[in-house]
Amino acid sequence: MATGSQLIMSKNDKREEIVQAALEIIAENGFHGAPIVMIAERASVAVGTIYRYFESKDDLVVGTYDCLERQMLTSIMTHYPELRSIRERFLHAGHRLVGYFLASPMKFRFVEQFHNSPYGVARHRDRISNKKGNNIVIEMFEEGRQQQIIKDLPLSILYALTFGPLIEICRNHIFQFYELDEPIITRTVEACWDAVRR
Amino acid sequence: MATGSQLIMSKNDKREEIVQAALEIIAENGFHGAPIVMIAERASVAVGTIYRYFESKDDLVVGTYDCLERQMLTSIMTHYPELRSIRERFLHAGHRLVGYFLASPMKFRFVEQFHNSPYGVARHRDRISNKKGNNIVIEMFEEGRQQQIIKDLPLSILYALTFGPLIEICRNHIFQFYELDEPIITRTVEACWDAVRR
Amino acid sequence: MATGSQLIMSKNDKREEIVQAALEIIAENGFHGAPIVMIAERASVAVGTIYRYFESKDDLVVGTYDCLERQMLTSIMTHYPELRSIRERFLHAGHRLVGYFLASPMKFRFVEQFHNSPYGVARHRDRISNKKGNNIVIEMFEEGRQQQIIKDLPLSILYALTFGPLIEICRNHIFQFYELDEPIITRTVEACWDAVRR
Amino acid sequence: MATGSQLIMSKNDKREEIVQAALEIIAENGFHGAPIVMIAERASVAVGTIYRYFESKDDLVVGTYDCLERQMLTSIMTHYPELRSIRERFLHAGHRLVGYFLASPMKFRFVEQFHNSPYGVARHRDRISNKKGNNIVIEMFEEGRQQQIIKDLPLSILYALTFGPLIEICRNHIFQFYELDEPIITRTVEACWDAVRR
DNA sequence: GATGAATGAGGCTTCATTCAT
DNA sequence: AATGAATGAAGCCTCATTCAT
Repeated sequence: MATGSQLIMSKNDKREEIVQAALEIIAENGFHGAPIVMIAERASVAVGTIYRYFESKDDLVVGTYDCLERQMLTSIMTHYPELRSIRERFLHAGHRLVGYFLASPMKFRFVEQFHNSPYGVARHRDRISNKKGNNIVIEMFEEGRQQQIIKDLPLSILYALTFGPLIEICRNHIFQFYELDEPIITRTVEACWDAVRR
Repeated sequence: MATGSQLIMSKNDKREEIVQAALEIIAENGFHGAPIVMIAERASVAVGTIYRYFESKDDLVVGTYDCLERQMLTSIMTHYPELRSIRERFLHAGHRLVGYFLASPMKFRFVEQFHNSPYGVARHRDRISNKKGNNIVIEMFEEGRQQQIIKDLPLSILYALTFGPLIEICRNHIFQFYELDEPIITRTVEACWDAVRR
Repeated sequence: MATGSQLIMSKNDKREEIVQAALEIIAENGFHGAPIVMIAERASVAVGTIYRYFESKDDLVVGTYDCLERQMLTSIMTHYPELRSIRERFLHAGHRLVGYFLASPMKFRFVEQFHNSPYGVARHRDRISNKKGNNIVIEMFEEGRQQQIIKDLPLSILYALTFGPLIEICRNHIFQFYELDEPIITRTVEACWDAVRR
Repeated sequence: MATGSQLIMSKNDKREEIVQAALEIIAENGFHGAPIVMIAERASVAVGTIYRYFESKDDLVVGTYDCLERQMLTSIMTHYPELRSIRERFLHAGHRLVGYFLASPMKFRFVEQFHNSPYGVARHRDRISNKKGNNIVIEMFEEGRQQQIIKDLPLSILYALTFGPLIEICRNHIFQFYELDEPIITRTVEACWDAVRR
């Protein structure tokens, strides 16, 4: 049972290697262009090994996404100014999200692909019906609405007004349609704030 | 050249039938779930026939997108209040876009899939480098910036602030995550205006 | 529609070629040793072609068996002495069956494999519950029982007493455990008659 | 050599556990559906362990069959009425065989699968050329022929007339095509006797 | 001796594309 | 010009076997 931390590390290492490989290849080539064999090669494991860690290719894709989602949430929560004003919290979250994606374009591309696939749609629908939301952001919006600082619009719309543009500018930057810099990011997040605030 | 309008019509008819079939099936099942044979069946033509109108499956996909893009632009331009205020023109365009997609969810789903594929990215990049933009919307933004009505942000950002949320709410509606109605749409477009206006 | 008999023949030819190849290879190597690729090669068609005629490998196997079963029945019915005594009819059927299998050992081996596989078991059970039996033999047994010429045993047991040994001697001959000749076959069928007759 | 009986027992125990697991799983699912890993799990040993007791999967299968064959013979010989008439000895053997299989359908299914596989055929041929037959039954037949009680047919045919139907009715019972009871079994074995006796 | 993670050849199936009719 | 049967490369997954621990 107690196999020593080394073995455990080695196990996790292999799993992570696979996830990383899947992330990279799917980000670059889409689900189309990401055969299991290619993922295995990139991860330096045999094809069969992937199936020790994931039941199927679908399972691998979902597993990879899960991993990213956790990271994203962690990133947004880091240094989150819980005690400051709604506006400051909003700007922090927006900024962080953009920062997270710009720092790792591959993750962005993967997430985008995922959201636009049967996987993503099924998952989102599941989330909504089970009321599993990512808490702090929701809290912020609801608090803001109560204090009449934020427009009285459905949560879903507020999300769209906030994340729609931010995702969009990340995409433009990452695909090199337009190059972002700090001031522009700040001004864009502020513009999003203008959209949601009263 | 003119071999009689009937033949020409028949040709176009067949082509359109194919495009329509591709649109439907790709929208419903994604690129994955849209084999050429299935498209051919839906279009009531033989597989080989598709290859008389399109060089390859990729070509068919791009051709289908071209067709939609033209329609979208037409829709936005219909009853465009060219002589009214920037704000009114903005609201019109936003409203129209949402209306267009809600009226034909399949087209929305196709367009989304397309944008998130190698096709879409390549195409977008090509557009930008060739400065082929869709005119009236650009004009509106530029005029607004000059008149200091719209924020002095790059065009690309203004686009993101406008279309990002609108696309997002369409998606939510179409995948039945959240049901839109006229007042909500209006208020959302206005919120987008708040984001871009000074 | 009327494509001419030649095209139709050609279609059937290809299907039959595939069935023949499946028969041969499965007979020789068992279901294990009969990959689709090998069957395709033997039939001189591409792998994909097989899937135009059969939905899956299972379907091919069942289809091949169906084909053989029809042949077997035809063989038994040829020159069947419908108006002669029960005994003569019994001896005819037994003889014919053995003759059929000895003439084409491969068919025997295929049939044996089939009966001893999930396919065969499922099929047999289905037959029984749907009361689809191969008529003339059943008729003969029932007539014999009524006339008190044949033992009053369930049909299923009479079948076993008749076909059990015959199949067994075919197997022995075909696998070259023991070489049959006409007199021995005759005497064995007669011995089977001794088993079922009163 | 004698490292203590405990270790030896433990060794044999493990081997038997593996054989038992192989028997069960192959009987239930066929050779197809019996991966080594599954057998290992059922036997509560590691995959690698199996390879300490058997050179290969094939070897395991053959080993399992050997084990069963010994059991079968033992079963037939139990209470064998060596001093009674040929007929009584025949009926005893037949009855016993059916009893053995009905008592453990899994063993029957395994044996059937085995006989219908390359393993079984090779083995049978080997047996015959080496004249390794299962003694008492042979003895009985030969004695019967000499005393002109049993038909003067080759041993191989007598075997077929006896075991062919019995195996067949076991199969029907086990696959639930037809339910046997004691009287029917008795009458069937007697019918087999009618087939072989003069 | 025992373990079970890792391997990778090989199986089944799909589907874009071609070409004889 | 239209048809659709044929092709075969390529995808996903399984599983007998090995070997470091």
